[in-house]
Amino acid sequence: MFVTYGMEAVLTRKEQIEKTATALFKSKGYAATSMRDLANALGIEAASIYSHIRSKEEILQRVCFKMADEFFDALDAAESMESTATVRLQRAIAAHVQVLTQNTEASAVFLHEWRHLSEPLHSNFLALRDKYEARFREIIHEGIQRGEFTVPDEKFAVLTILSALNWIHTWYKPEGKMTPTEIAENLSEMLLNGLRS
Amino acid sequence: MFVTYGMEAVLTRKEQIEKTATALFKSKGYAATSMRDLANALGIEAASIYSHIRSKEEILQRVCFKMADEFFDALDAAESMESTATVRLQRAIAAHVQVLTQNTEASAVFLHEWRHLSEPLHSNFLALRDKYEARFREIIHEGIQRGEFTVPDEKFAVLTILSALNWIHTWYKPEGKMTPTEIAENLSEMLLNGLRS
DNA sequence: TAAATTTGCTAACGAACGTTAGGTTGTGTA
DNA sequence: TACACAACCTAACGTTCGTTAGCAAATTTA
Repeated sequence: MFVTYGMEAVLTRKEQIEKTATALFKSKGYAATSMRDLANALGIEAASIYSHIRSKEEILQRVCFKMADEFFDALDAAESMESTATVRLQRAIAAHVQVLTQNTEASAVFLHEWRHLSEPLHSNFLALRDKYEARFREIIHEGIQRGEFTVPDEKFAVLTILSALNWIHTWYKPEGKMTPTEIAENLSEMLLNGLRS
Repeated sequence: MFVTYGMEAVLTRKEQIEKTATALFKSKGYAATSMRDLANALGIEAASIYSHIRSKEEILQRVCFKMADEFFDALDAAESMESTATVRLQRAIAAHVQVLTQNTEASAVFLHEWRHLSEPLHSNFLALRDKYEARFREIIHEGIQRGEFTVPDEKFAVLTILSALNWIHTWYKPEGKMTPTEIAENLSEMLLNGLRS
């Protein structure tokens, strides 16, 4: 089932379908992407896809929750070392940017297409997102208590930080002039110290 | 056709349709909102809508370009007075936030649903967006030259600022504890001076 | 070599889609 | 009073949608 040619991992057919679907979901949106569009991109008939997946929504579900896992894993790693709130926030930002830039297409789906999930997946997803935001809120909270940050509202600050980060997937390209690490550094700099000289 | 009861302006049927459609487009997305959904929300039959509009896309087009006008008008007013780059940026941010908060539903459509426009509307819209971003870029550029700002990349800074602003529509509610003016002030503070104490 | 699995096909289903045609009703205007 | 028009209706169109049934070929596993 799994074969490896040299360094290149070969995807299962199901993974190929998910990858192709993810690209379409990013560029056209989930609702505007038909199973026939997906089949066409894969070079097969729409009905053939159902040899590998149960439904269209299963693809969306897998992409959304797989990315949620990735974001949590990255944040776990970033928070594994004790440090000041400033450094922890910098690490959390860097981790978030890494996940975003390493898979811009799945990130776009994760950020925008989750609302097409039906219940109870929809609620489960939102609960995960809340938990993720709460982790950032905790860092900000600690930073305020330690006197590192001055912020009018914790929740407001977190939403502003995350929304500044979550635009990256629309313009980031691996061949661009900024590396993911540089993007993270610049964002940390802007968010922590502002534009002012 | 137009009647006014006291202080309350009565909308034409076409405006009612657009308003209802905008709300649905925000909550479900353009592609996932059917004409029958819209008709149902209006309490009429789907076919009846075509007495007032030419097509589903006409609604999207009108909302997108009307909001583009609003953003440009607000920015024009914000930039009408000469001042330092810092003050001009603060005013531009405040103007943008005002438009966003005064019509969160149309803003959401403007920000997310434009990609369902067909050509040549799609290209026209993107050209307008570029022009809008360029206005912000010019402020940042001037701020750097005057020594007011220190920024690694102008375009990067503008995208980060706008993406931080453009999340507001997802959580802003008129009855919330922050007024649009306070939101704008807090955002200016965060973006210009950062989180750091 | 036989069996099981993977991968794909054609044909078709019922439902939902945007939209059109043609008609009815009520309301304000000439 | 006659007329225009706005607002909405029913019925239906052609198309596209996600999905299922049933089958065939190729490939992998036992």
